[in-house]
Amino acid sequence: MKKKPEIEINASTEEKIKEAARVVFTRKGYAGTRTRDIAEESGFNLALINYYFRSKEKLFDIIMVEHLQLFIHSVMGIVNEKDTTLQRKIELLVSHYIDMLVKNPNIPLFVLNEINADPKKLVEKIGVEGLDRKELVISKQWAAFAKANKVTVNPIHIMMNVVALIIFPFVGSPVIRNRTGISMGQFNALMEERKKLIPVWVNAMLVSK
Amino acid sequence: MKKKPEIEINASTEEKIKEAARVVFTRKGYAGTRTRDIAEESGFNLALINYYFRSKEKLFDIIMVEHLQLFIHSVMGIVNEKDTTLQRKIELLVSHYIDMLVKNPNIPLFVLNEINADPKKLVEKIGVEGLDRKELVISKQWAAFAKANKVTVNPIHIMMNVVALIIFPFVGSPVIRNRTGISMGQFNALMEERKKLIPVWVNAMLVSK
DNA sequence: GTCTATATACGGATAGAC
DNA sequence: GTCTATCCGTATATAGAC
Repeated sequence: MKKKPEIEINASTEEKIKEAARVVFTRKGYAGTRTRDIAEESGFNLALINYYFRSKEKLFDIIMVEHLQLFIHSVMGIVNEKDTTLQRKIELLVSHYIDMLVKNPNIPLFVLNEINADPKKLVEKIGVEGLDRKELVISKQWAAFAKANKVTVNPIHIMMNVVALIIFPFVGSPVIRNRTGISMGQFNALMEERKKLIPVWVNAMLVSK
Repeated sequence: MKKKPEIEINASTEEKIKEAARVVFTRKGYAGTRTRDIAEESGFNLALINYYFRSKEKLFDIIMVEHLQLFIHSVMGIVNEKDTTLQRKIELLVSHYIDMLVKNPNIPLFVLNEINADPKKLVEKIGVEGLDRKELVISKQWAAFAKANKVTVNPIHIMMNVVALIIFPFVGSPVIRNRTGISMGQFNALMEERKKLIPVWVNAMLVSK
C-alpha cells in the first residue's frame, strides 16, 4: 500500500548528480563537459549518471529546460501583473534578476551559448511559443506609455537595453574584473548599486532625444 | 639572395586553413569544433592542419590572439586620441564596433566564452597588461567631464553600459530574433539605428538622476 | 606540400559483481 | 543502488607514400 516511497529514498543521489551537472555544465558548456567531471563533482561513480539519466545529453536537456523554465516563469510573473505600473515592473525585474545572477553568475553565458549552438532545439523543448507577446499586460502598458509620452523608438530597443544592462556585466565579468582590477566582492557591490541605477537610466533613455 | 619568398608562396594554404578555423571556431567554440570540420571547411585534408599548426590548440590560440589584438588596437586607436572629444569618441566606438559586429556577429559570444573557460590563459598570451588605464587620454577626459558636470557614478558602470548596449544584442541575437520574430535583415537594421541611439542614451544616463 | 592510412588517446556508455 | 572493469566509437595526431 506504500505509494512510491522507494523512489524518494534515492532522490538524494539523483539530485546530487543533477546539482553536480548544473555546476559543471554551466561552467564548461555541453561540449566542454565530460561525464567523468560530473561524476567526480557529485562524489559518485561515472556509471551512476547513466543509471539515472541514460545519457549525457538527456541529463543536459533536463538541466537546461529547468533553467529556462525557472527564468521564464519568474519573468512572466512580474511582467503580467495587472496592478503594477510599468516603471515598477522594471524595478522589480532588475532587482529580482540581479539577485538571481549574483547567486548564479555563470547561467547567462551558459544559456546564451547553448541556444546559439542549437537555436531550434530549445524552442521545441519548452512551451515558449505559448505566450503571445501582444497579449501581455506589459505590452499594453508600454503602448499606453509610448502614446502618452510620444515615445517613438522601437520597443525592441528598450527591451534589449534593459536586458543588456542587467545581464551583460555577468557575461563579461572575467574581462571586466581583469581590466579594472576589482575583486569579486567589489563586482557584486557594483551589481547591487545597479539595482537602483538601471531603472533610473532606463527612464532617462525614454525621455531622451 | 631571395629574402623569404617560398614562405609566402604557401601562405595561401596556411591562410585558408586559418580562415576556415576562424569560421568554425567562432561558430562552435573550441570544445565543439573538430579538426575534421576545419579541414572540410578549408577544402584541404585533415593532416594539413597539423602540418601547419602542430595542434588544434595551437591553431586556436593563434585565432584567439589575433581576434583580441585586432579588437584592442582598434579600441585603443580611438580611445587614446588627443583631439577628439569624449562624446565623439563614444560615437566613433559605437559606430565602428557595430559595423564590425554586423559583419562578424559570432565573435563576441565566442570570445566571452573562451575567456570564461580559461581567464588566465588570455591574460598571459596578450600584452594587455601594458596599458595603464589611468594614463589613457579618455580617462583624463572622463575625469574632467565628471568634475564639470558633477557626475558621481563609478565610471566602471558607464563603461559596462556602453559595451553592454553595443555587444549584448549580438550575443542574444538568436533569442531576440526568436522572441520578436524579426528577420536577420530587420535585426541588422535595428543595429544600424543603434549607432545613432546609443550615444544619445549614454548622454541621457550621464545627466540622469 | 598534400594526400591516405594508421596509431593512440579519450570519452560515453554498458556489463556484471557486490 | 553503487561500484569496477571494459567495450567501442570518435577525434587528434602522426607515418609514410606520392
